[in-house]
Amino acid sequence: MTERREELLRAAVSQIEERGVAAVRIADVASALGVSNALVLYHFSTKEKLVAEAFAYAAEDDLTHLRKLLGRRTTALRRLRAAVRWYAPTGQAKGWRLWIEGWAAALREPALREVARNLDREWKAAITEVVAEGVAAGEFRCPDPAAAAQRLTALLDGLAVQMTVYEGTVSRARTREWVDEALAGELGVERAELTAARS
Amino acid sequence: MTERREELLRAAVSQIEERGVAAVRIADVASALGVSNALVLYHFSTKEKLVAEAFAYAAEDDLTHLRKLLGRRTTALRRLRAAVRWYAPTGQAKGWRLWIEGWAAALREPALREVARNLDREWKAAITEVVAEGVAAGEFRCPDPAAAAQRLTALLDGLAVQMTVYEGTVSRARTREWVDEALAGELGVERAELTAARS
DNA sequence: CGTAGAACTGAACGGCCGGTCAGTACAGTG
DNA sequence: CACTGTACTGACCGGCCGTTCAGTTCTACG
Repeated sequence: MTERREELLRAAVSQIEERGVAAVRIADVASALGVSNALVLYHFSTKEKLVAEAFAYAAEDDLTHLRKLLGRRTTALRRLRAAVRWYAPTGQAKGWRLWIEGWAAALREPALREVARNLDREWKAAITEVVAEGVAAGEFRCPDPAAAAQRLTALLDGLAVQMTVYEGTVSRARTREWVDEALAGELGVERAELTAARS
Repeated sequence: MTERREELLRAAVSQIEERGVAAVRIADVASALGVSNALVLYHFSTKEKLVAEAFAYAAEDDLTHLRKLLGRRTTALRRLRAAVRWYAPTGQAKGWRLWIEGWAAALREPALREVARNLDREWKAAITEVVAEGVAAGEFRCPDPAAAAQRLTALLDGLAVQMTVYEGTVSRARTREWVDEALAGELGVERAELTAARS
């Protein structure tokens, strides 16, 4: 991946976040970098491809971040807590807007669907693995790590929608409580053990 | 609401489902009914308004259906099970596509955000009420009906995304199990009580 | 120096689509 | 019958935006 391409993809992602998938124009991406429209089409032959690659780029970013969190050298419990709290829409909702729009776009464009599906699969696989590690290490128990990962993901996605779309309906603190409770529930530990765990 | 308007709104909803919010053209709605483009603009002065009203119309439909389910004369447990199973993305995902697109569109258009927010609020209020009824009747217990409704809704929304966008990743049967478990968990009953309950 | 190819641009093209407008048909009213 | 308001249409316009293309600049290489 050349320097220019990455620069263009970053600009595309930020423009999509700002204006929405439906509304981004090639001119927005171009002028954000002070280059000509034609240059964008020179690197990505069509707008569709630009958008698809931008989402893939953002997904790669998210996965890298997740793997960094899950790769730390601590207990599985702490790593899971860190991951889930990062993914939880407790922080800034910036990233979530992108994925909510991504879901909608994925309903129509197969290329985007593949990107979203892949991100989802990788995310769940990573979580599942760490849960399994924790179980193997005797930290907690979980009869079906993969199922637990799916349920947690679903809850987090749903909470993200509520926090992002219906902004202000649920408090961040409340959301965090629920996420912690759900994680504790899935792992069969007390919530106190979670909140006490220092990262 | 006149006859023509409703007809146009129904056509708009089905065209949005078919082509997506971003891609619907006024011409699609018009030709679906065999009328002129100009007629659509005659009734709804602008495309934006047409789309917003179409979503509001669909939301009203969903709420009417929900209230019918929750208004039946049975135990609260049975009514809740019926509502949650209907809302769950177990059936045809047709309606869900609309709301996933609605969330994305709501991120940009305030009018749509209001529609989505309203649907969400009404849905949760209705569920909360029936949970409270069940508690009052001693059918089950639930320390915080409103919170339970929010958690359930979040899980359902999240599962809907997975079922709809990543079609085929999770089986319908599995989803139903999880939804039943979550409901049972919130109400402090055994899942067997739920599945046994004949509607 | 000469040439090739990559990176990049300005200008223009062309299709699409929301919106406008000047009308027509028709029903109701007095 | 004349008049008015409503529902509706066909034709057209104008802007927007993705895409194309014929160049220009710059770098690398022999």
